Amino acid sequence: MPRPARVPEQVIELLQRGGRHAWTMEQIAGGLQAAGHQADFSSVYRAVERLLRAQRLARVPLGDGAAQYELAGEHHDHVRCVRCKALAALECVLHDSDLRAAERASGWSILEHRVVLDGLCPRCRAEQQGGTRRSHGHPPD
Amino acid sequence: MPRPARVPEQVIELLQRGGRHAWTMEQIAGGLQAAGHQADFSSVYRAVERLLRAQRLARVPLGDGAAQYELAGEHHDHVRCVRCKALAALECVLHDSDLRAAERASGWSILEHRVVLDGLCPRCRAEQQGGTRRSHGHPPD
DNA sequence: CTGGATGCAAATGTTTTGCAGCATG
DNA sequence: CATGCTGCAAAACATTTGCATCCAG
Repeated sequence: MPRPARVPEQVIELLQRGGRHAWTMEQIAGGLQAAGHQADFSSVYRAVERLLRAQRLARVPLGDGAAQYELAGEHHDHVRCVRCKALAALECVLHDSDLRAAERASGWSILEHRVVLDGLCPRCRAEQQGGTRRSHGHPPD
Repeated sequence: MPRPARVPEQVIELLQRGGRHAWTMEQIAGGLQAAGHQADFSSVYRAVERLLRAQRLARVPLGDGAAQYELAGEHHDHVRCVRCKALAALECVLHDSDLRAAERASGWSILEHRVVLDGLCPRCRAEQQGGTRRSHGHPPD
């Protein structure tokens, strides 16, 4: 039999240890290095690929820049700050009844959904309204 | 004064002429060539960038592979076939009341939203159920 | 002339692939 | 010792940038 896969488990451990909701490949690779492991980029990519297929990770549907990943668990939607790019999880905002209505209207079968709300995090909202006009806002994440 | 921008207008014309709901950069550049214009890739990128800022185009939030763009207009959501990757527009499935509830629950201000439903287009559903187990489905788009 | 738009090329960034070596069952 | 994970390198793909040039005002 083959040798057991180290990297995927290290990735899961890293993400469970937390500190971040969504991770880029670069952040995962860096985190592994920092944890004393030293996985190659391609190994991390392959590990993430396997974990996605196994439904242990999910891709965060931001759709710009590098892809980001999170632990798969309870389904949730996301909200992202348009100013500082912070990301937060959110209870699902879609109702089954609306999805069923969309199925009837479109003729498609709907299996999953991905929702990203764009808005302002509390801090950016305060900074923007509050009159701090000099700054471009706090640093991201 | 500067010379007037040709490429952005050519892009808008191309997308209005239709034939496709969402366009990759490559498809846009190819479409311009086919139309007798011959815009460079970088010019197309810069044109799309400007059109995005001017809200004349919108990025389709698929988040995998090359980015895709569409004419900005009435807001709509998208549904995508997980089997053949076809994409269709859909009337918005989110209610203001749910967004306001999310604002109250999260403390964020919500400005926009992006929704992609994943499912099966009518044709793929028929092929999958119908028993045609040999094929991997019809070609995409 | 001037300033933004364009074309060309090259840099940058992200993801995927080929292949040899290695560690386990 | 066969299998599939790993590391290294390079390819493939996507996006952005620098710079010389062009052109309508």
